[in-house]
Amino acid sequence: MKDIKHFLRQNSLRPTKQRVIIANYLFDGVNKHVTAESLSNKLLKMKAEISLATIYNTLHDFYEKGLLKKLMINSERIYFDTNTEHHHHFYSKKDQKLIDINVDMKVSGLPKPPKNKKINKIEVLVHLDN
Amino acid sequence: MKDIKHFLRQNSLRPTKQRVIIANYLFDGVNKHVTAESLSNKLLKMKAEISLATIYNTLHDFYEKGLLKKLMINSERIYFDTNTEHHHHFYSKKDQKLIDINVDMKVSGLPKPPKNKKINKIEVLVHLDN
DNA sequence: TATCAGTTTAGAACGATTCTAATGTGTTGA
DNA sequence: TCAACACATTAGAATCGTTCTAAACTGATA
Repeated sequence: MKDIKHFLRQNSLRPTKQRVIIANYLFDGVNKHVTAESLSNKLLKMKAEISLATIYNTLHDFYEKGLLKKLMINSERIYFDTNTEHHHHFYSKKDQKLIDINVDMKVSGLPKPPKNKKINKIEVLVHLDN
Repeated sequence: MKDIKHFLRQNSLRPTKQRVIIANYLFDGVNKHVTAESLSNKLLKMKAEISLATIYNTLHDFYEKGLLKKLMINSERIYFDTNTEHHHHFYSKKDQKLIDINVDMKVSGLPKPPKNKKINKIEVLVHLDN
């Protein structure tokens, strides 16, 4: 992710100071799972004070452009994933932590979807014990 | 589910008027997915006015006793499932509707869990298109 | 049937998220 | 280059699902 400004423009996003900082962090080549809160904390540590409203706006803007995936893991907060490829997750409830599963998995024995419905995607969540 | 009072007592739950009404509805033999709100609406239609706080309390009490399962489907609300067996779901975002998958499915190609972690259970969520 | 622990309730509080409306800033084109 | 404007950012208010509080109520028990 070399030229972040160019990258944002390519995605019809005006490269504002805040978006550049956030994009630089999110798309540094290491996949991440963030919440608005965790991102805000990380940015504060990086001495970048960006309002929560902007963080929410930016995460949603990036999501709208397909740069982030939304994860529905628990009902307490929204997780965003910088890995937008189809993949699965380990989830440790105790640690409140998600780990990508990047290998191909197959689900067999799937029943037919209900009438007039098509399968969009299959999500596997592997719950960890400890 | 014949004698609800007895059933509640068996689960160390005092059979109050409200719990009896809610249990009668939830455990009528037809598996259901409810949220606090949907349950409240349903009860109002049945002319049973039970406060939201009690509905939340009761769902959690039933959950604590293992009579309900919590589902992590989306981050907007908590779904409770009267089917406490291990099973999977179809989910239609458009209809905000869940459908049980009661057949056995196999997931192959699963990687090893991270160090010191054990797999607890595998949950498959099949997203529907329309 | 009096007692009391457990339950219900209205309404306040909470926490994550969204909205509002005032201020600020990239971009454009003259 | 810079004026003008559409788009962004912001603090703080509002919202929404859920939980808490504390007062009133009610099953169970002795």
